[in-house]
Formats: sequence, structure tokens, C-alpha cells
Amino acid sequence: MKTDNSGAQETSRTKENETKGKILIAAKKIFSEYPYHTASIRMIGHAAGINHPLVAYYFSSKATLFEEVLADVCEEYYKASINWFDEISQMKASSGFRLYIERIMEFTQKHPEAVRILLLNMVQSKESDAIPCYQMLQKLYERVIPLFLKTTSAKAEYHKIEMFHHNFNTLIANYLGAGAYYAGILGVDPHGPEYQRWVRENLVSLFQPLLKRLILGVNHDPG
Amino acid sequence: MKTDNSGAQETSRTKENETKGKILIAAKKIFSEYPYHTASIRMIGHAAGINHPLVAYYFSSKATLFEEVLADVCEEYYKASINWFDEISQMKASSGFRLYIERIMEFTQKHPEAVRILLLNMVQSKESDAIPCYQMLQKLYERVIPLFLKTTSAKAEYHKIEMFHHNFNTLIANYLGAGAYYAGILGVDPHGPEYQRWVRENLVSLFQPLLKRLILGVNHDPG
DNA sequence: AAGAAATTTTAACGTACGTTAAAATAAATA
DNA sequence: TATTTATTTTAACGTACGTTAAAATTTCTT
Repeated sequence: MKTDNSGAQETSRTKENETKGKILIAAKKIFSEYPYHTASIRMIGHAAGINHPLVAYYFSSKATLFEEVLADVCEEYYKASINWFDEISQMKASSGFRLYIERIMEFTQKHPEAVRILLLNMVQSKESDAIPCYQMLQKLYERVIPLFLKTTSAKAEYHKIEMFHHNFNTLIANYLGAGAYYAGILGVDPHGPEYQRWVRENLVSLFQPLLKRLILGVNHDPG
Repeated sequence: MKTDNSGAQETSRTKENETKGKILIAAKKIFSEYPYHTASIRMIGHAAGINHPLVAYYFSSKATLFEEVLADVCEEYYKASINWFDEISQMKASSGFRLYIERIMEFTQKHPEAVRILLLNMVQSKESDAIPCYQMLQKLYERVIPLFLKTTSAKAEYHKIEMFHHNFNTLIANYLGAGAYYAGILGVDPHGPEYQRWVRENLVSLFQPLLKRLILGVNHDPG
């Protein structure tokens, strides 16, 4: 049995946690490579180096495993976000924004799972066969808005800030999560510095001016 | 046999074309609801009201059928684009852009297939199990850039115009193709006028100022 | 109307899926 | 050490997949 985790023996839980951990790591990898309905327990078992029915011993179903992975990567992303905003809180808007983009790009290169899982499962087919925990995907970026508000003390109406946020996160998610698509069009290597530079320059030049106006609360474009 | 289509009898091809047409319509629907590897010949057969092996009688493989559907929707989109640019060619930039967005939104509401197929298959898992005709997806929007250049006589460097184009098309594809995701976050109906208004207002306010500068060839933000 | 050709149906192939059950092994307890 | 418990392996279930082959049916040609 794997219930009853209350205190006492520590060594006894080692084996279980080891295997469960291996499964979670493998599942994170597979679910960030294939959409939920294409990713399979067998792939995950193979990636974890175990027999696939062992997955069922630790997770009651595929949906449960997916939920746990999703909660993991969302939390990981949220905690990183807190750090980024903390780091730029004393900087001026323009340089702070540049650094924020730098951080989010570094992070996504190291931990592409959140953004990939989002892109792979965002487009729903039918309500009936929706992926588990769809709301968690919807909250992935949404939770960051309060951090933005607190750090920047932006004066613009919430409506405008929300738009900015969706635009920025949608673009960065696509450019970093579907790099092969865009880099292919641009004719560069999706993992090379050229593409990274393109994404950075693009996002900065598009959003930097807008961000300034959001923070000041200026309504219209001055051009 | 279904080869030998050379002239002469017209009536003899009726039945074949009818069924083939039904399959193409059904395939377009299914491929725009499910990613390539999740969509199935059986689903398509069911949607077309025929036995699924009959699909194999008209299309040599699932990949071939997908390619034909993809070529169809891409051509449909490209032809529509020509009309939009034609319509706005004599207008001033700001009102022309508004109308362009209006047209692209109308079109996508009526023909969501291109944008949905793009979003559903854009994120590649492995080169090994890539979806067929991935390049066609990559060319979907790219082909429109020359139309933009010709119509607007934009003065900015190609690099900047290309960025604008990817940003605009990525956002509109996501907002229109994954409406359930964003409308869910915003708390509105993805098919209602509220959401449509949000997308329109958002895109216009983000890209309108930038477009003006692209056409004039001004390099930096005046804010 | 008879025969040939095109179209549709039925049946089946090998493979993969998520999940369950039971057997086999490893670890902990007494 | 004996035995109970936890973990892992093996085998199997029912279902769905793309594709092929062979029958059955419809349509066209003569």
C-alpha cells in the first residue's frame, strides 16, 4: 500500500518516491512533446525506464498524472515570475522590461514544459473530450497579472493591462513554444542565438512603447 | 477505376465527385477539430456518412487526404486575402487596417478551418513524426506579405514588416482559433459579439500605430 | 438484357491504447 | 528467519487505429 505517509520511517518511502519522481519527470517531458490525447502511458513508462502498468500503481489514471504534472509546471512558472518581478521592481520600466524578457526567455529555454503544454492543449476540440484541468492552463498566465500590477503600479485601466498581458504572453508562448515553426519560416535554427535575438528584438520593439504608456496611464498613441 | 479523367463524359464522374466532395468536406471539419494524429479516418467517414474504408478508395492515405484539405484551405485563405487587399487598396492606412481586421474576422468566423488546422498542428513534437506538409502551414501567412507590400507600399525595412506580420497573424490566429481559451479567461462567450469586439479593439489599438510607422518608414516610437 | 467497370460494403490484418488482475520479486516487520 | 507488506513484472481485457482484400452492389457500355 502507498497510503499512510504519517511521519516515522523515512527510508521506507525512498523507493516509492524515487519511482514516482521518475514517472513525473518522464511525464513532464512527454506531455510537453505531445498533446494530451496523443501522449501515452506507454511512452511515459518507456521514458521513465519502467513497465507501463507501474504508472497505474502510482497514479490512478492518465488524467490524474497529467493534472499533477500541470500543477507542477504552473507552480514552477509562477514562482519564477515572482523572482523576475522582484528583480526588476527597482528598475525603470524600459530596462526592467528588457530584463524581464531576458529572464522569461532563459527560463523557457531551461523549462519549456509549461509553455509547450499550453500550446499543445490550448485549442479545444469539443467540450466533451476536453483535456483535464483546462482551467489550470487558462490560469497559467492570468495569475501573473497581480504581480505586474503590484510591481509597476501601472495607472492604465485594468482592461488595457489585461490586453497587453494576453498579447505579450500569447506571442512569447508561440515564439518560444513553437520555435521550430517560426524559425523555419525565418530560415534560422530555433535553438540558435539568431532566433533568440529575433524574438527579443521583436518583443521589445512591439511592447516597450506600449508598456511605458500603460504605466503612465496615457490613453492614446502619440504618433 | 478512378483514373482516366480525360474529357468526354461528364455524367459518369458525378457519383465519384459527390462522394469525394463529401469526404473532403468532412475531412476539413475533422482536421480543424483534432490534431492530425488524433483525427481519424473513421471519424471522417462517419462525418461524411460513409463507411470508413471508402475513404481509402478515394485517397491513397491519411496523409494524402490531409494534404489535399490543407492545400484547399490555404488557397481559399490566399484568395480571400487578395480580395481584402484589393478592397482596401485605395483607403487610408488607419481605416483600411480596421476594414482588413473586419474582413479577416468575418472570414474566420465563416471558414475557421485554416486557422484551426494551423494552431492544432503548429507545435511539432519530433521531426520523425511530423505532420504531412508542415511547410504548407508555414507558408500559410507568409504568402500574404507580398500582397501587403504591394498594397501599402510600406517604406520600412523588410525585417520590420516581417515581424509585424508574424505578430499580427500569430495573435489573430490564436484569438480566433482558440477563442474558447481566451473568451473563457475573459468570462465571455467565444462566439458572442462581446468577444469579437474585444479582439477587434485589442488588435487595432496594438497594431494601428505601428502600421502607420511601417508605411511611413519611421524607425522609432515617438512616445 | 448481358457483360464490364466503378463504387460501396463487409470483414479482417497487425498495432497501439488505458486499465485491470494476478503472479513474482523486493523490502520491512515480528 | 518467517511472514507480512510494498513494489514490480507479466499477461490480458476491450477498444480504436490505418490499411488491405474480397465480396456485394450499383452504374455504365455494348
